[in-house]
Amino acid sequence: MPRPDVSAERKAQILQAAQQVFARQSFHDVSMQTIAQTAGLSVGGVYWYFKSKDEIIAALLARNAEPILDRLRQLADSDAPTTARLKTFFREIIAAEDQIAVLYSTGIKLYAMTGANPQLQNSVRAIGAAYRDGLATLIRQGVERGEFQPVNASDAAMALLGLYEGLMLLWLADPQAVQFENTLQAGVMLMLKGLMHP
Amino acid sequence: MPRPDVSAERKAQILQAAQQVFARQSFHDVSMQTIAQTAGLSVGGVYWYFKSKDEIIAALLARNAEPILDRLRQLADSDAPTTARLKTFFREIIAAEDQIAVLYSTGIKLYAMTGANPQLQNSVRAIGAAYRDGLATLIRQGVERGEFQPVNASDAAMALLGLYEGLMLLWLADPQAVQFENTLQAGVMLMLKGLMHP
Amino acid sequence: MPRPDVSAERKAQILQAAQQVFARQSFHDVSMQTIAQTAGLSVGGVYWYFKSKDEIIAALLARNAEPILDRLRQLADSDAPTTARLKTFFREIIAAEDQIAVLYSTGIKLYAMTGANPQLQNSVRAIGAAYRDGLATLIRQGVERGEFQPVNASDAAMALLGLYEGLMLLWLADPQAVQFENTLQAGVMLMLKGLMHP
Amino acid sequence: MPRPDVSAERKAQILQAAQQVFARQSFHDVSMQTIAQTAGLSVGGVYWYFKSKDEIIAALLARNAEPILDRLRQLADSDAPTTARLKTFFREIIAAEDQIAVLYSTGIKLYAMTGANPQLQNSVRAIGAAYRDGLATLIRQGVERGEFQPVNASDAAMALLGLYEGLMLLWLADPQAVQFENTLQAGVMLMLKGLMHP
DNA sequence: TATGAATGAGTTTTCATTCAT
DNA sequence: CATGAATGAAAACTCATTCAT
Repeated sequence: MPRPDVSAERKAQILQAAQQVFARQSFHDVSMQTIAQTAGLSVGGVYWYFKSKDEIIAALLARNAEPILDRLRQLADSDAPTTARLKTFFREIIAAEDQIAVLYSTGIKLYAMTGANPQLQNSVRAIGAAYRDGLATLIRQGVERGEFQPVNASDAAMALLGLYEGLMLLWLADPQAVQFENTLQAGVMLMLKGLMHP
Repeated sequence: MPRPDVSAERKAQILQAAQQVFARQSFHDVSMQTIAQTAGLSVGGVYWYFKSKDEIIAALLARNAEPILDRLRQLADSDAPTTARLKTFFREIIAAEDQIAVLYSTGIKLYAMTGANPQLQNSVRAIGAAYRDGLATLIRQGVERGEFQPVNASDAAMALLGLYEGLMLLWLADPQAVQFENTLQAGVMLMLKGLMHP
Repeated sequence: MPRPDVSAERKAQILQAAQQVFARQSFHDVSMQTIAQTAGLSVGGVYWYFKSKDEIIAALLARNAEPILDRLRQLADSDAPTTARLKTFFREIIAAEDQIAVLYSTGIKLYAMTGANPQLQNSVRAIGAAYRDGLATLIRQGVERGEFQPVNASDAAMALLGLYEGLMLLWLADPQAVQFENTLQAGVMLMLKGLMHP
Repeated sequence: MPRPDVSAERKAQILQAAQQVFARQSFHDVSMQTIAQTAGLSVGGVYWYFKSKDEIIAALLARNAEPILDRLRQLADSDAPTTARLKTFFREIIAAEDQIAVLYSTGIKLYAMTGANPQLQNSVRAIGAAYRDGLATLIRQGVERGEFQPVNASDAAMALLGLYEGLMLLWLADPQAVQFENTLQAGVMLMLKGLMHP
């Protein structure tokens, strides 16, 4: 009689723990020891499910990007005005700030630290490209539907993405100085105004 | 007869070396050994001028911010149209991309890694605030001079700063996917359009 | 109804697998994991049949020595000239080189690694003694039958054994530099000439 | 004022310690910790002089081979009868048994364990080749001077070397069962008899 | 019988930092 | 001022072994 497969559960448990500790410390400052303890496992136990620290990080990255990419795909199928859809998207991100902040804390650290591991670099790049493409699709629709000026959708998408990432970065660096919601909303509004026909 | 003070020279020499190596590797992957060798000194020699690795990092950060902040202050004293001044500012940054990229490669890694060291955190925050204030001053002037809509200057400045930082981040993560110049210019143009009276 | 006893079969299966992997890697570099997988079992399964890694090694050692010792005993019962018998013995070993090489690859590593485990040490010693005694019996017969000079049979046997082990060692260390067949044959011939009456 | 260079001294000190502990335990059973403590240094101190455990082993190997190779070269320049020279060589080795045993304990383990590290493998092979060439030179001289039968010098040298290595191996595996001096002498005598004209 | 998840001690190696000279 | 030897505390990762199922 096969025991129930604990593998998925354990992996989730470990990623959950990793998320939690990576949120507060830099990658090099988090030891496998810590991750294991936080997950309620032994070091060897963690290695049973992930072959290396980097593999944990990569899994984390993928896990965090998933729901956001899903939402972008959903919005691409909507007929609502593009400005509204983009506003919605960023409003939702802002609303989920509490949940997302932690994710992005890790995510952004990753963007900035990919240097050494090429495999990780590829993951990061793939996810970055997916974000950009998702946004670009919306903007392209906006242009096609006559809502936006005929801009380069890819550049505009990258700019929006950059704005978001940059503000998240600044906010993480100094949470008290940056009011994430207001500023992101303000920045997105500026860009959308710039995109629309005068 | 006192020997000429080599202190300043040595410090610069060390920071120069640190810059060079930090540009290509994460902070934890760069050893004091490496910095010392690159600077043409011994490990102990480096410690004569900087009490710790973190102190080197902080000094680096300050050094890199200086010329940019100077330029912002200069521009604040100009009577030229604000749109032009901001365009100039970012055009200059883009033009100096080659020189600045390395600086920012380090700078951004710092933003993302401040976690543990409070002193370092303060440096990073102070510099971030200075950038924002510099940009906010220009925007406020733009509003006062009637060039811009009556936006919250601080938010807009932060958005511009975020755009810049975020694009730099994305570009560092994937230089081939991001055309820094085009995208930054496009993003800044969008925001400026959004700022101006229709 | 008792299931057929798979024990012997499983043990053979495990030893076979161990042989295979030990042939190419040092003992410390082979994990029980690897042995188990090669044998098509789980780790726990291997432990069902062998109490420890060392026990596997000891069993391997014994298994490899058996056929050679058998052949020596057979030859001791033969009336053929001793020179011929010894030549035959080594010729057979050389002929079976392909099959034996792997066995001895493991065997010799064992000789060199007995250090820590006394039980293992005893196995190794017992087998070494059996080889030497087998050869000594032949040589003693040669002396008694007047074929050889009145040498110390035990010393001569040990020398022959040493020659064999040493060449195997050298050959394993550098297969391209050592022509095992030629050299062993040449060496044995030299010794036999030295043994015989002028 | 430069301090006296302790580097050579320290390296010798470390190799000395390594020798001592490798003599009694297999390579994997000796930790850098142990080597360091035996040498009276910290772990980091050992790493200051040797980049890895393998590097220590390689250095050890070279150091141990040196004097023996020197002696072989010396003997090649002598006009004494070759039988005498070879007897002398092995007699000296036997006489220095106490000093050499430890060296060879390490040496032989190396022969048997080269598997993983190619660099180490090359060292081992080079030294093996040097031994064989040294002996072959002597034997070739013996043939040329008419003392020996026209044998293949390289094969005979390898056989002598194999005899020596093999006996050392057997002796290390079971010091009580093998009388190294007697047996090596007996074996060498047999081979020399076989080499000489009847 | 057999599985494979889990353990945790142990290994090599790195590195910021100190300090005698 | 400057050197570079030395320290020692970590870190990532491995692996023989156990045991509930």
